[in-house]
Amino acid sequence: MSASSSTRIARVIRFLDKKYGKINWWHGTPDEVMIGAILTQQTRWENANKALMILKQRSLCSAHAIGEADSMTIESAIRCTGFYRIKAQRLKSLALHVKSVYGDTRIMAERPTHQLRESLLEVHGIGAETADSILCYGFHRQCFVIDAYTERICGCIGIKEKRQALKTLFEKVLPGDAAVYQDVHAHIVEYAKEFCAKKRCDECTLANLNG
DNA sequence: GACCAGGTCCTTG
DNA sequence: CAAGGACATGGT
Repeated sequence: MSASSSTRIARVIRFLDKKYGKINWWHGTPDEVMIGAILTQQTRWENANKALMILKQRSLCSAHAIGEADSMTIESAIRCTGFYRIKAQRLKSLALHVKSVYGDTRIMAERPTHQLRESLLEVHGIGAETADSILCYGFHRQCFVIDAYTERICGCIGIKEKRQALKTLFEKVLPGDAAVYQDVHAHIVEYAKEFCAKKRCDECTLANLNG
């Protein structure tokens, strides 16, 4: 007799919280998080972060600066993240969107979560995961991020649903606190990188968690 | 050299 | 709707 999906997820969350505790995983201004979220698509965070540093050094780490810079300049700064041409375009699209819809990034913070999410999804190159990362880590909203690792971890405990369904499940289980959303997702990624790397979960023991 | 990395978009069947 | 390919550098 196995427990419900919600119960199993709650157990994993508690287990990981005990294991890792509170961690300061991804912080930054909304501009930095938006840019970083695009740079880290299908890319290790270390490389995305390296590009983020270069952008900062060159005063290009803001939606406004990206909007002003030419594409070649952006491409050369973010080359180490891979997919640099398409990512430069995505950053440009984001900058244009911020400018034309909001005028300034600060105005975005005044919008309700759902509206902001729909708006971000209009940007060519921002999909569900990138939008949710921006909302969760950049704007501190109660918006849970489902990425490849989360999907993998859920598979380990026998929950094989689509990403939207997983997101709904987690948001039902989690309390109303954005900081908790951030920590839980961070815990999952850290655990998965350690025990479910290379698309394998050989050392993952999450399936055996009991009450 | 092979394989993978905190996705997204486009095209096919 | 599912599956496959493109995008590209860097680490193991």
